[in-house]
Amino acid sequence: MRTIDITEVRGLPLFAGMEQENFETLMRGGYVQTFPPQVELITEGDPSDFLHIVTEGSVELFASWNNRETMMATVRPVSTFILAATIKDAPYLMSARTIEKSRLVLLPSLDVRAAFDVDNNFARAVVGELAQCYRAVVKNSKNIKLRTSIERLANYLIRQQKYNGGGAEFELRIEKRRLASYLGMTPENLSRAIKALRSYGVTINGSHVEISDPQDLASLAKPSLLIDDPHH
Amino acid sequence: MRTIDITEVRGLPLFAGMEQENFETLMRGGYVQTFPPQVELITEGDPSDFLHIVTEGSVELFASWNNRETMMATVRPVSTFILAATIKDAPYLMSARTIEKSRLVLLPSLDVRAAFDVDNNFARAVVGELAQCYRAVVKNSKNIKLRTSIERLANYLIRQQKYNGGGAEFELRIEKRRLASYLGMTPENLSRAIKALRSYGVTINGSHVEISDPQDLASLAKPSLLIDDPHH
DNA sequence: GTGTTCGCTTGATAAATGTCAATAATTTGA
DNA sequence: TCAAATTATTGACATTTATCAAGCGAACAC
Repeated sequence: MRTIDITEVRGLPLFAGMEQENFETLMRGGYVQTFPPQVELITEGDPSDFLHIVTEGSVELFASWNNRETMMATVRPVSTFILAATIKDAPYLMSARTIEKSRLVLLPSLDVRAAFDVDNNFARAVVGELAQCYRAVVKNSKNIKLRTSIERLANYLIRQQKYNGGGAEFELRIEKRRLASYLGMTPENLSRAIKALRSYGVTINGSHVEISDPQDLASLAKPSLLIDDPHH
Repeated sequence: MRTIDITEVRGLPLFAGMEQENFETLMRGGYVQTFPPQVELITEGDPSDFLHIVTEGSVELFASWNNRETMMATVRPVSTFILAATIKDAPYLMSARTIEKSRLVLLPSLDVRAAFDVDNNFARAVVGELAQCYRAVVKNSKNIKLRTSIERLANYLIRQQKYNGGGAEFELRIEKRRLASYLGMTPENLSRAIKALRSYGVTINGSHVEISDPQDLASLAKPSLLIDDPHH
């Protein structure tokens, strides 16, 4: 394992408080791997053999049922995913695939659970991480149940604008068909929603977004800390 | 606090492994209260002052936005709710109200966090509980994003049937308007969905449900462990 | 470069779901 | 027990969202 990985991983809140010895033990059992785009890393229903950490690239989490598929989340560096399955030793609830060429650290679930058992700081960090994830999914659920697709798109754009520094222009960092799936609609419907937002001062050209009248957009979107703020 | 409460609470997986002394300290700070129906116990956005435990009755968790409201979950005895907010010392993401006359144990969040800091078994139990909650919300999200309203209803009935022992007849233990909100539809739409299920051998009369052909219903519902099994 | 593929957009149409209004059934409370 | 309030159902209709089909355009492979 290259040094840079350990540094990056060590910096994650999840691992920052671990005893050095436990951290090293945990890392010794893990390995780094680079995957091309569109590789299915894990499949829902499979036993959770590894805790995954994305250090480069991006990964999408998605779920399937009855020949339908929906995107649940995008994971960007540096973060872990499927921690809950690893800790509970339960099957994955979501599948994961690389969106682009990506580098991952894989830590055997057994080792993670062992570290969890011996290292109290790690156990506490896991709590923080799980609570965070839980709240993120609850927000997501509220977003989907309480808002129409146009409102979801409007709020997504406002969130992205903030994430990108708040300027009037920024780039969508996601394919539109994935965005549509994430927002719980079809690509066709997203196209139409984008057109509908023109009257609120939003111009989207390819992946380039321009928000000319944030107030106007916000009057439609009505963003809420309890849905849209990832840290709240 | 009456003894029965302590016994019930002590039996919860969350508290079962605690040091007796820590458990007693935690309980000393808490108190028991009985509420009439329709009392709003907590309001989303408020700071999380107490960890709540339902020991009798039932409580619904719901969320609001822009004058709309949706039911997120029903909490029945004996279980806790809003653990994540308590642990993270973050504002509630959901509101809670009693559905019927209910008895609750309220534990000050400060005390819970203190117990979490000193009792490693408790900290580990919190992990288990949070992971469970996280997975429950993920399943819920999949249910809503991947299924139509009729499919959600069909699967709900199958889950309830199993929960009630698997017999052909059982009672809905929830008002239909609440069920509609939980399933992400209007009461009118639920009424029509119920009628639509007649052709799959489902008869619902008031709160009485009869499933005459489980196979037929299952062929529509296509239940999945990864969405419908609470323990998977 | 050029052909092909894939993603995006648009229009037409269909299906799902929501809204409104009226009525029926049920529960609640005096 | 009865009146009032709430909940459930139904019909007519509107809106939202999905589906299908076609065409466009950028990215990619050879």
